[in-house]
Amino acid sequence: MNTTSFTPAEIIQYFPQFDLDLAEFLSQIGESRTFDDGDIVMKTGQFFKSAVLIVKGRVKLYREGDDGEEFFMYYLDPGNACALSMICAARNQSSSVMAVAVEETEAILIPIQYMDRLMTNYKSWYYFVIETYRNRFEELLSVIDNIAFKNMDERLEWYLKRQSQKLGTTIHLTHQQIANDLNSSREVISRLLKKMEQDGQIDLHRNHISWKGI
Amino acid sequence: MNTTSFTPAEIIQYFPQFDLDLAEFLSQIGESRTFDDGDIVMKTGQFFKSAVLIVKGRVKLYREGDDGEEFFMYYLDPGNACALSMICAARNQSSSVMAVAVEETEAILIPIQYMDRLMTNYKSWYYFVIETYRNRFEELLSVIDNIAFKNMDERLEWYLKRQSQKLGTTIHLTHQQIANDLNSSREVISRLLKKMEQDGQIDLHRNHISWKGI
DNA sequence: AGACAACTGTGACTTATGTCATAGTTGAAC
DNA sequence: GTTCAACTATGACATAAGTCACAGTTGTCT
Repeated sequence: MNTTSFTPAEIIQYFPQFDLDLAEFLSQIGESRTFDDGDIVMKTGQFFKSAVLIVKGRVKLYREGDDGEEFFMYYLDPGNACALSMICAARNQSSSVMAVAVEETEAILIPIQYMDRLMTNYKSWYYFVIETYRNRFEELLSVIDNIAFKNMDERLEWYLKRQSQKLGTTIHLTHQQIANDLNSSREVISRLLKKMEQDGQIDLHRNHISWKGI
Repeated sequence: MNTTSFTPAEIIQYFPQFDLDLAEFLSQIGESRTFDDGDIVMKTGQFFKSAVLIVKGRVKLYREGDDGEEFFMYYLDPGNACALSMICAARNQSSSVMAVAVEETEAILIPIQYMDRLMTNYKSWYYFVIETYRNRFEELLSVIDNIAFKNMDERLEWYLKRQSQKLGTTIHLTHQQIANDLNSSREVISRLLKKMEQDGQIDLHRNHISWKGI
C-alpha cells in the first residue's frame, strides 16, 4: 500500500511523448504520491532524492529569500516535470526553492538512482528532460525581464495575466497573497489593483478578482 | 579558409569530458570562429542556427529590455557552451539575449542540423548539454534572488564579487558600465561605490576598482 | 604643456515603493 | 442576526532609487 504505481497506459496518457518501453520501465520504478492543497512538495534546504512528474493538479514554485520572503516563479501542470527536482536529484544538492501543491495533486516520483539509466537507455526520456529544462529556462528569463525592467504596476498586470491564463479569469487570491508572490506589500498591491479597477481592467471582490481580459 | 576547424586533440583539451569519438565528430562538423573584444556573438531577435562552444576568451550575456536597457546575466568561459544558443538552435526560435565578446574569443559553432544526431549517438555530449542547462539554471536562480530580494547596495556588492572572482581583483569597469549591467544609473552606483570605499571594501580609481576581498 | 573628452563626485529634487496607523467591510460560524 | 476574524481602503510619512544640474578630475592626444 505504501508504494502504489501507475500503469504504462496511464503514464502514456499523461505523457504522450514517452515511448512504450519507457512507460513500462517508469511504471515499475515510479512511485505514486498524492499531495493535498497546501502540502509542501519540496522544501528549501531539503535534500531531494527523486524527480517529480505531475499527472494531476498543480504545484506552485517559489524562491525563498534569506528572511523567509517569497517570490513566485511558476506553476507546474499535469504533463510537466519539476526541472529543479531533477537538478537536485542528479547533483545530490539541496533544493533552493519551495514547491507547494495548490490543488489536490498527484505525481510520479522517480528515484535518483535510475536517472543515468533512463538518460542512457530511453531516447524519449532525455528529449523530455531537455525540453523540460528549455521550457523552465525561458520561463525564468521572462521572470527576470519583469523584475529587472518593469515597475510594480506592470509586474502586477503580467502576474494577473499569467494567473488568469492558467486558472481562469476569476482569480482566487487575496491582495496579501499577491503581495507575497511579488515580494511587495499588501497596501501597494491594493492601491495598484484599485487603479486597475478604475481603468476597467479588473473587478475587485472580497477574496477574488475578475480579470476582464484586456 | 572561411571554415577553419579544431583537431580532436584540441577539442578534448578544452572539453576533457568529451569522448574521443565525439571530439572527432565535432572536429569534422564544427566551425571555428573568432570574435574581437566587443564583437556581438548573438543578437536579440537573431535567428540562431548553431550551438556555441567557447574555447578561448570570454563572452558576456545580458538581457535586453523593451527600450534597449541592459541587464547582465553571466559570463561564458572557455569550456562552457551557450545554453541559450542550444535552445534557439533546437527550437528555431529567435534569441532573447545579447551575447558580446569581452575579450578576444574563439568558439566552435555546431550547426543545428547535427543536434539530434549528437544527442542520440554521443553519451558524453548529452551529459554535457544537461550539465550546461543545469549550471545556467542555477546561475539564473541566483540572479533572480538578487533582483527580487536585495537592494541596490547588496546587488552591487554581489556583482563586484562575481566580477573579481572571474576577472581578478582589479575590475576594469567604469561606473557607467556597472550601472548599465545592473540597469541602474551612474549617479546611484557612484554613490554606493563611494560608500563601499569608505567602508574599506574597495579602492576607487579612474576606470577601475580594486576589490579588497571582504 | 595645453586641450579635451571621458570619467567621477555631489547637492537638490522627484518618483516609486514600503511602512504605519486606523477605519471600514464582509463572509462565515455560532 | 450577532460576532469576529480576515480582508480591503486610504492618508501620512519614510526610504530607496532615479533624475537633473553642475563642478571637479584625470588620462590621452597632439
